Amino acid sequence: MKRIQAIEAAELEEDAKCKLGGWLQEIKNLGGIAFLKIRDRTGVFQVVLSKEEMEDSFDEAVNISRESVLLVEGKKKDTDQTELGFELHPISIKVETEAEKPLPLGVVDKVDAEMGTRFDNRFLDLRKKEKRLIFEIRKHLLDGLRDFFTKEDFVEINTPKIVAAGAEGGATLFNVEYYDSEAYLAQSPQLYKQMLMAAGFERVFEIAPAYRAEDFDTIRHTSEFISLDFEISFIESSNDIIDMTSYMIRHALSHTVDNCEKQLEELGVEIEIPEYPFKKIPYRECISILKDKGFKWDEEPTIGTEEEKILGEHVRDEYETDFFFITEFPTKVKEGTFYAMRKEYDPSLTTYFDLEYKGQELVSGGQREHRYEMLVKQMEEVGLDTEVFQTYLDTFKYGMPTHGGIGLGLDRLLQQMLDLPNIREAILFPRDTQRLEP
RNA sequence: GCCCUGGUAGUGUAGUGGCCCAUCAUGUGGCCCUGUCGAGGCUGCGACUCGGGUUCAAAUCCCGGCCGGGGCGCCA
Repeated sequence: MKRIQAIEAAELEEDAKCKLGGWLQEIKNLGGIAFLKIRDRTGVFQVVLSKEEMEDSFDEAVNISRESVLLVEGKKKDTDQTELGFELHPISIKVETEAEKPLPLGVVDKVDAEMGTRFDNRFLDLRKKEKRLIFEIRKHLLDGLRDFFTKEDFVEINTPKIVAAGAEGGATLFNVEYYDSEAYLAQSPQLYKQMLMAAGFERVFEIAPAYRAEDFDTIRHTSEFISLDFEISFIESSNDIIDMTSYMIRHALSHTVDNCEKQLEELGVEIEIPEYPFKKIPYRECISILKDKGFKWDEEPTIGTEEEKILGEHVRDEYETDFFFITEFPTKVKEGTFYAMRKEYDPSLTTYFDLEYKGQELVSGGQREHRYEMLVKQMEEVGLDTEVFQTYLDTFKYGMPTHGGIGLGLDRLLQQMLDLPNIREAILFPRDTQRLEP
């Protein structure tokens, strides 16, 4: 007999024979009668054991360790006493694999485990429904994004993750031994996206890992994260990028909400679909808002973590949205971003922007400098060795259209959507400064 | 990298110099219980992160290592 899922069994007729399989979540043993609670991906079903009818096999069954994998063949009986509306009267119970005791982490224990313990035993942690739901939602979020790019006629690309040079100097790169030479893990597909603009692809996007060897230890950083990038050509200004980003967010969130009604309800999360156009506040205006709120700086005013949070609250209060763009980043603030296009009427400002979501940076992007001489000049300004980037620079010599794009932290988007307390909750097997396993 | 904070049974905790051969919960073993679903009752089991030091005496104080958690810088 073929094993079916609990939710499928619920559809069968009364007295139908079926075979279910799953993890033994718990046993309620009342002496003469016992209940096995068995969990599969679709739910938890109950098997009823009667001592009178089963004799020796009763004792055997109630002694199986929790989290063992069982296959149960039995008769379906309808009842209003279980969540799925049925229970199983067993004909045979097969222990596929017995779980060792004690469990390093209880799946349904009444005490919570710490994050470290949970991530050391992530496979057990992920047996919990509320943890698994996050990744079901993540799947639909990705679908929503891909769906958007398909509708907008983008080409999905895959750029190398083993690279010879980084996008923004060498400080945050992981070293890799590459045959006889030294290489790095890509921190961003930035330069490759631009090369494809030179190649005439016009619209590209990539969803792929990015690596940052930063010594950060925060709830919103990991050493390996999934970066969503897009790049488009023949733009008139960074507003074209801002618009595309706004449509993308709206589409992806709507798609997720439409397809994850059940999951979101179970997690108790409501997701805002922001109205177009999103609120835009120039960097300088952000600073004056902050000044009004009593912020003071010793030197040049900058927007740090605290400032971001306050701005997020301000926009929430004033405009009833969790999304807003910070536009016109000063050239000085974007110093390392040598490829950022500057404002023609005021070179102290760039066309770069961030999208903030619930007081946290989610997207960075803008229009790129597409003119070879300007690009070289801007690189030299920040002391970059143009020779190292010659391969990249060459792509600007033979016809490069105006272009721009963004990078979005996918894990961070999911974290903020679901109000997860730590970005690691949005990643199956997170990598940080301490964690390389599992 | 800097700052704060922590490490006690499988899990989560109480304990800040002697009252501790260490508290409670959860788990786990045994016994009782025929409708449980945070089941219940009785009973047993199980731990002070590592190294060095101070002291008559250290889970507790000091130094160092290792490992968590958080904040900042930075960033997606």
